[in-house]
Amino acid sequence: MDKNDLKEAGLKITKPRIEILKLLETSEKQHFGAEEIYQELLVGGVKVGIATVYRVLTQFEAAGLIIKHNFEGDQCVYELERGEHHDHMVDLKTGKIVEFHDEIIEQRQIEIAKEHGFKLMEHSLTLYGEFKD
Amino acid sequence: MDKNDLKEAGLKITKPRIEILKLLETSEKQHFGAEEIYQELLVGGVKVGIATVYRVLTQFEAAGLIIKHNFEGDQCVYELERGEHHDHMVDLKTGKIVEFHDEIIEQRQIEIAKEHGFKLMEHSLTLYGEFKD
DNA sequence: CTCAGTGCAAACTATTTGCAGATTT
DNA sequence: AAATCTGCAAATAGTTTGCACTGAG
Repeated sequence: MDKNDLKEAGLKITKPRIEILKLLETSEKQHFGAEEIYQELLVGGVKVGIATVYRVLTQFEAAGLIIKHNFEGDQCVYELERGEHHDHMVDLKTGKIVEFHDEIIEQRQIEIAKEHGFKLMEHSLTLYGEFKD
Repeated sequence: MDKNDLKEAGLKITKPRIEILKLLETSEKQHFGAEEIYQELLVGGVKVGIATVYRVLTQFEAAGLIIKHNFEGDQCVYELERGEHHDHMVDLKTGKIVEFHDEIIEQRQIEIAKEHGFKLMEHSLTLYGEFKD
């Protein structure tokens, strides 16, 4: 339930926050850039400033509600945190993003970190290429 | 041999290019940001403009001489292309970067791409955490 | 001599911040 | 009413570009 997430994060329930969360939760699309979210809201008749979008996304990330990705290119992409960790395949031509998860890779990462005396906190694995659709 | 690399890339042999290539080849450090390279050159008495550094790095990347990384944070990092593919572990506190390579992970990536009908062109795997040194 | 390369400053893009007014609790 | 939040415009940071001049081949 949207509003609870906000409350738990210590954030007041405001229109921009509700709308952004709703967009992320209900859209078939899973990954959005800040500008993209801004445009979607405007098209949906919700008037917000781009600055607010950035601020809200930053707060959501801090609250653990969403995850921020730094794929190739210059802009960041956000997606709802659904609790299931996964990695990404990015189509360099179409921008299409598909998620995947592989236990073997996950385990190897943990082992590698251990071998190097490295305290693994997070990781990012992204495959770039093209879907043969 | 530096100058051959430049010639093969169709780039004229100029001071900025030679110096940047030399810095990347001879430093113990393997990863540099653009600004960092700029500073190193200035300190070394080589006067160049930051714009030239960016231009040269872009050309080097296009020529396959160097690789550009987009780790967390806002600036890109460059390293010499030594032909040996590897991934990275980044210390979130110190910024220290260590390279590693794991055949098991490499193979899994190829299999996963195949399963998804994805033509894998490149990939990026980075572990974030802290070294227990 | 010719064309690629360079430095400088201005332009850009994505993102952030200051501030006065608006909204939530 | 108090504190948080928002929109706007101005400010940043990293990177790119236009242009006249310099230097490599």
